[in-house]
Amino acid sequence: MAKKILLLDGNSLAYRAFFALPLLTNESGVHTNAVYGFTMMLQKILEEEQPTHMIVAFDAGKTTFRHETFKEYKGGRQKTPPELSEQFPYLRKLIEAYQIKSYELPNYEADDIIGTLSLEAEQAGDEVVVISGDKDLTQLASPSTTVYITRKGITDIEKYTVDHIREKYGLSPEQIIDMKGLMGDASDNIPGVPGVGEKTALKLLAAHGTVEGVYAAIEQQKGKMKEKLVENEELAYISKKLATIERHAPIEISIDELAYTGPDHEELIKIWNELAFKSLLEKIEYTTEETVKKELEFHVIDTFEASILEEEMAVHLELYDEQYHTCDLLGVSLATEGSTVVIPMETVQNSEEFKAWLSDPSKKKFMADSKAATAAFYRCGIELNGVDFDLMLGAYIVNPSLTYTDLSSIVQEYGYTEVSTNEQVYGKGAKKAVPAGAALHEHLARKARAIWAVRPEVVRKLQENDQFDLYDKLELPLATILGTMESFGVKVDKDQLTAMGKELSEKLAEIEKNIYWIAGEKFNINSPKQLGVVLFEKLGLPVLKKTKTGYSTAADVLEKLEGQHEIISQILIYRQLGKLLSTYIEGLLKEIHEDGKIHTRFQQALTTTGRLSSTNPNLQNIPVRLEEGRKIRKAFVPSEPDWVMVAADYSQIELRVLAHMSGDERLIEAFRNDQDIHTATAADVFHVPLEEVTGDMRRAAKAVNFGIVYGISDYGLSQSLTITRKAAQEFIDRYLASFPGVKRYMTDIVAKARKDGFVTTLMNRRRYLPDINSSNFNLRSFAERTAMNTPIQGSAADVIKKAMINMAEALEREGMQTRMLLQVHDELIFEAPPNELEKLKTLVPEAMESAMALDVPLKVDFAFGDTWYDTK
DNA sequence: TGGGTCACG
DNA sequence: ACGTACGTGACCCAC
Repeated sequence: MAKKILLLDGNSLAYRAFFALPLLTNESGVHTNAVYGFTMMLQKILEEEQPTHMIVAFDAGKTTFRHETFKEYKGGRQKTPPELSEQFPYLRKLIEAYQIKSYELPNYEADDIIGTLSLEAEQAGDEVVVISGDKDLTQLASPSTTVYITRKGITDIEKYTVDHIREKYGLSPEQIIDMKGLMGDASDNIPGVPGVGEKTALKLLAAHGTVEGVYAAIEQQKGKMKEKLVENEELAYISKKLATIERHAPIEISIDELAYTGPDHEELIKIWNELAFKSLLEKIEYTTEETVKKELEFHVIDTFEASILEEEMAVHLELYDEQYHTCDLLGVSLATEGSTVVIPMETVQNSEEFKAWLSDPSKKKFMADSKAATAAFYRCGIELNGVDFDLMLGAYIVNPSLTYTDLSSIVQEYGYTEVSTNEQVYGKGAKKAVPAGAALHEHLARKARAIWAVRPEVVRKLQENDQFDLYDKLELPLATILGTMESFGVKVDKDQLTAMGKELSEKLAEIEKNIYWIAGEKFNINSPKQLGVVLFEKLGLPVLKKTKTGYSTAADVLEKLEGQHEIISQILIYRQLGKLLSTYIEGLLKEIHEDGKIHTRFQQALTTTGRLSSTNPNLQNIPVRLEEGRKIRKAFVPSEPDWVMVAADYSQIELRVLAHMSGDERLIEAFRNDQDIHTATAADVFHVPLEEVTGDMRRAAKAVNFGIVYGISDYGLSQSLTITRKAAQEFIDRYLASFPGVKRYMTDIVAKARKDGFVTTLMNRRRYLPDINSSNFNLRSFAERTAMNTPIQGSAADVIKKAMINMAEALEREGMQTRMLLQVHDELIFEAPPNELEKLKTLVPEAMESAMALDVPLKVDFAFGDTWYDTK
């Protein structure tokens, strides 16, 4: 079979990629643009050329035999930027993962290695493609050798064949060196003949063929040109020699050793993950089906036998949808060191022995999403206990910035590629379907096997980062608690919601009519585009703010226009009521299950800070600030007759966390004295006694406190207080002067982020901030604010998570019927029988306040009532 | 599918 | 000079 040999100029391509692409980084701050560009080019080339043999040649060291000829060769070159140097080790690793040979030779450049190999190939009659960013290499073109030179980008390539070179320069490939001899090459510091550029060189060569030819016929030149040529004859010959690629370098590698057999996919994915090449990884997700998976042996258990059960097993429950509260359960798979089994759902249901094993806390289960399994099993009357490992939570703690949806993508983070994505197995959209038995069983088997295989690496990483306790003592037990809370669900009074909806619809119709009448036309008020036209073109109101796509009609803009036209207040009311109706009445009604309850799903591996989030529906953003909206909470009721709703919320938890973490004396003192923190802040900032703090002063101080927590900026504060930036900056300066500990904390945390590349919370939750050293102002500023905010928000999340574990244990220990239902970042919602209320009044605040010992006390407000609305 | 808007902490 | 408060999810419109 004919060979097709690809010879790559590693240094030149890395340089090209580096300067062609913006400075990308992965989450630990390593620059990746050169490696990324190189990879993109490699992917393209491999696909298009289908080579049989490949090599990447590198320059070795700084000096070469050319320096003996001309010591200024490549002189005056800028030192390789450190951002590029640091990428070479990764480039080497990448090339290794592709299983491509690389080669370098002391005293020679990559060019010479390529030149030597291409000559060998030519003589053997093989086809050669040379790839470089350096046009010098075009001298190697021949009938069997094509030279690819990258243009502008890195994947855009110009192909230099013998014909192409003739068309472009009117030269043969061999004459390229003569051209360089005459015109030189600034980038390599090859001098050439001063005053001769490309045009003159080409003209001379067209007439005389070579440098030697030009000098043989030197008498044909005249005037200035002749003078320059004669004066610099030696320089021309030296230059030609420098530009000539050595084709007989003493290399110790031959073409036969360069056979290319394709990449080591596992290694490749590992390094792509390390470098965060997301788009490439996504692409491979769709092609992994083609990548050969190792065969996996497994058994399908139709008649259950207890002998398959062991003390420690990977357990996977396959769920047919994200919405595990309603979706089908497709079966269970188990894996241990030696064996893998798949148990169809029917067998699970019919085996009391297996159910007993699942609920036995002493049998250790290694799972991928134990919360989902807890809730889904609960629905079938199966209790899950003894969860000892949760892959998704472990991976989330290692890096919360990544997305954790599919088991396949999680294990891929750890270089494991033996499991398909759900999309590959089930398809998506209308085409989604459960495949026939064998394919389904294999998918399940592979998942259990993957959990077993990847667990040690995740545990190792958690221990290495000193995060094992956070994972094992906080997140893991919380998963079961959350699964139970979701499964309990919250009872919702459907009739109440429907009645509110009816009332709202009528009001809304009236306002709508009114708006049309004022505007003089019917239009879609919900369309910012149409509304913008009415307000700013038809009614001629001033445009205060624009969005990317047109006029901004956001509430803060409309509020500033309120005095100017009667339509504005109508629109604001319409928006407010419309939101209530569509999201909170109609939206919630759609989510009520057959049991009359809403079962939200708490996402435990989603936010970058460590908070939970709530979906389908979101029960963490039920209205409370405005009375009209707050009434929605009247529909959230206890699920048992005569029971009550209980709410307990932390007072100022984030500022207390800040006081603790910063050690600011003044802030700590204010909390120890149980002062109203905004009033105390105002007194300090405005230098007045507490009793002289006015409402406006307190309001300003409150905004500054918020700003501090968010990672303050003068602009942000000026927006929130509608004051000038200058005034906002003065406020901030006065605040920081009053609270020097806070100021020090902010400076230190940003410095720490710069140094380590990440910030941490009280329980060692970690968030990487790759942009913290970015040269882009916006990216860097954002990372700095995040560095200030994440430890505060994240530590508060740590605290309430710990409190939830305390609460669940306390309720269990005391044998109480009270159920924990919801968490809303700084508050916990329960339903309770009235006879437990007295006990709860002390138990709940105690459990929450003792969650973590800080340098300031934690304070909890406790309330109860017949509905959620009444817990105030 | 992305942008605008708005609900919460 | 840059153009932003931190963290979420759901709905609607327009493409």
